[in-house]
Amino acid sequence: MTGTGIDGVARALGVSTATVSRALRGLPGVSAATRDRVLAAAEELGYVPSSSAAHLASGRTMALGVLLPRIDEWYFAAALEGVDRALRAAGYDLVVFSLGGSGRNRERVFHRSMLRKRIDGLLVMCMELTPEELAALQQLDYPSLTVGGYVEGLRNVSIDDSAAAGDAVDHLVSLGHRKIAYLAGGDGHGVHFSVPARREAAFRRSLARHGLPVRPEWMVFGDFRFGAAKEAAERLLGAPGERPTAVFASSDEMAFGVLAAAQELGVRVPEELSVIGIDDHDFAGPLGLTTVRQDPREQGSCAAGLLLAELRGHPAQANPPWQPHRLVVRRSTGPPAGAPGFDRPGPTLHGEETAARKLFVGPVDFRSARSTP
Amino acid sequence: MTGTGIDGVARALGVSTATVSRALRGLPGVSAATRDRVLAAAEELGYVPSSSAAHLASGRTMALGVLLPRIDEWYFAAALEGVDRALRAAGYDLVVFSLGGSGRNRERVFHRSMLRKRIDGLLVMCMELTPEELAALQQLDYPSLTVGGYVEGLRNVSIDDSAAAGDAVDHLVSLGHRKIAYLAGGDGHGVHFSVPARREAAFRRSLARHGLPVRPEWMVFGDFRFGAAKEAAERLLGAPGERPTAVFASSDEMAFGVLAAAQELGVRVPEELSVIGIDDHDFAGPLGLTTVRQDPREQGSCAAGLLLAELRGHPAQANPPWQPHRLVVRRSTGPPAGAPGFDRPGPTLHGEETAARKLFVGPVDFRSARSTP
DNA sequence: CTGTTAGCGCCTTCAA
DNA sequence: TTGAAGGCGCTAACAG
Repeated sequence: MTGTGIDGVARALGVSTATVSRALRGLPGVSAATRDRVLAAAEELGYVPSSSAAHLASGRTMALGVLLPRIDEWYFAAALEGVDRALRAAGYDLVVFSLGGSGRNRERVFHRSMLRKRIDGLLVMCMELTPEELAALQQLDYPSLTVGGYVEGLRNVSIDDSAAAGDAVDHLVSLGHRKIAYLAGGDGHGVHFSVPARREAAFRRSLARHGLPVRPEWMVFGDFRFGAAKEAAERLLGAPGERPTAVFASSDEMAFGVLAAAQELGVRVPEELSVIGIDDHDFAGPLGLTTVRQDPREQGSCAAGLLLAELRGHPAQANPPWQPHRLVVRRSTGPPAGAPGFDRPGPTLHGEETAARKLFVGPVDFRSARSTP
Repeated sequence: MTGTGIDGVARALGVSTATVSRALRGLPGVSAATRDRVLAAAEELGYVPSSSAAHLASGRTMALGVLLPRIDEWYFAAALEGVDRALRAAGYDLVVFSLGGSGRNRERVFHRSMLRKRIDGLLVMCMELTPEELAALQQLDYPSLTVGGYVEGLRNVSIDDSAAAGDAVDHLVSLGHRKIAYLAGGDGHGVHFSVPARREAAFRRSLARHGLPVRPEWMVFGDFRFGAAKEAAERLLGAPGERPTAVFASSDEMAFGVLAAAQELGVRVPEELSVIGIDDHDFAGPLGLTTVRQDPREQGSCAAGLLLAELRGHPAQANPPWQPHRLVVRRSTGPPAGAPGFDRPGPTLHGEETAARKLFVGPVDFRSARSTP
């Protein structure tokens, strides 16, 4: 019942602490009978091993760390959950180092917390590191990996952001769009992401590939957030002069902002404006948003799995292949006004025509959404 | 540069490890000169103290744990960020124990991870505990606290859910509504929340207080999720027979689902249907959703602060007072069709009348939203 | 199969 | 103001 040390258990049974330790960890070299007695006694006495003592003696903390810009954002929270899933399964604990959405704590986190040898490995999430930080990290020399970002010198688990952005543009172009605006995400709080830059570059390349010009007035900034995106989209769509027929938002949350802005301004989706995002956020299916799907949970889980494998002594893999992404076509995209049915397969919508006028476009069972390879 | 122990630093300076330890932790009894030399040498040698060794010797881990149903949900992620903010400021680390949204890992988390003496205190977030779990927790006897939930025997940091739900109902009733539906959140994954029950009970009490009947067919379930809420609302609003004039969703995310469903069905908000939520989710302002605001970040931060204070030896406070909540009136609520302007102060909407027809009701600067005490 | 013996790296009395 | 020494609880060699 009361808290004991390993020696308490040993003494209660008249065996040595080594035997107790072995039995409890399932190591060979203990008779079945002894093992059972030990297990029973440990349970009985409410024995709880101390991770610190174990660490000191064995060199393993049985914990992994995750360094991220902040916790409360869709991608981060989901990826973190994915990491934890893998850790749970392996009996590891999760230590979280968040910068809290600002660059101010950055040095403290790096110099104080992370370096305190509490973890066996580190996952760096969606951040760029300064050379000093990278050096500090490598000096600690626990195995490390990037999730959803790119750090020179670290292996990386993420989707191919360039390809994903390219797929989105291709989809719009294949529908007949030639006037495409871009809603950029970014770094509102002094943390450096590498993702937004990749996606924007890919957008520019894709337009060029299709022989389309990049119009500076159609490159707007939404900071990966709903509110900011909505405001940016209102300015974009409300501006005098020509209006784009499609908006590519580099995250679903921002795409929702575009949908809201379009609604606000009476711009019909998808007739007058097609909208596409990236992520496949929980709201995307019910809202009928066309998007490029990625699975942050899976990515986190995968990254943690790789790290765990190395900790178990498996040789470090080379940079793992890209995580999968795929276009999920729903109802927020369609041919532009001038090109009815252009390149759009399948039957015309009948009763759903009305629904298609709406912002939240049509009742869609997103599990049945089609994907395009 | 290379990793050293405390004795490395001591030897390099020709002092004892005790002196180094004291200097590094800013304890009294070290001359300023010595302290400076120690700090410089430690920096120079890249000395990093081992949290495990420190724990073993001092009994303090300098880490706090958070136990929660899952990470990737609005409230949890935000509260976690709040906890981490407080911990960062105090130099503590954060260990996260997530159940991953299912009850299956529950025992493992309780018996394996949490009990490994990695933390100095525990925050239990939005969960009910079984008697055995509570016993296990109390046996470990680190100080613990509940955030956003209620556990018999633990102190609790949260809003007064009953009052919050009551305020929402009062708001609707004061606008003239008498046909009010309730969209319940709940427990879709085997984790027990206590919050949904409190809110629903308060809803029922509030209706009774106003002399209004509770209509079973207007009590629907949305599981705290957008998709589920939207579907439930579609059934509710699309059903033959009388329709409610207002829906109280027990979370903003579900309220968004109601807005989407109303949109889908051509039900105008707020003319034909008022919608109110709880939370003040990031999307609520831009969407014009009336809601009862709470601040999970602040709650997490506050809870962590209380725990830290106790760890510093301050006497344990009694159960802390409720965290604040407040009604934030935006555009998704208005008088019901039959009661134009009833009890609604302020000028009639002019040019915004059109906008008010929309799902996303009107351009609202949510920073200027009024609150009602 | 089991026990004995050293530490792991630090903190904390106690003595100087 | 500083140093010496013991021990936190466990694991990992090495004996038996």
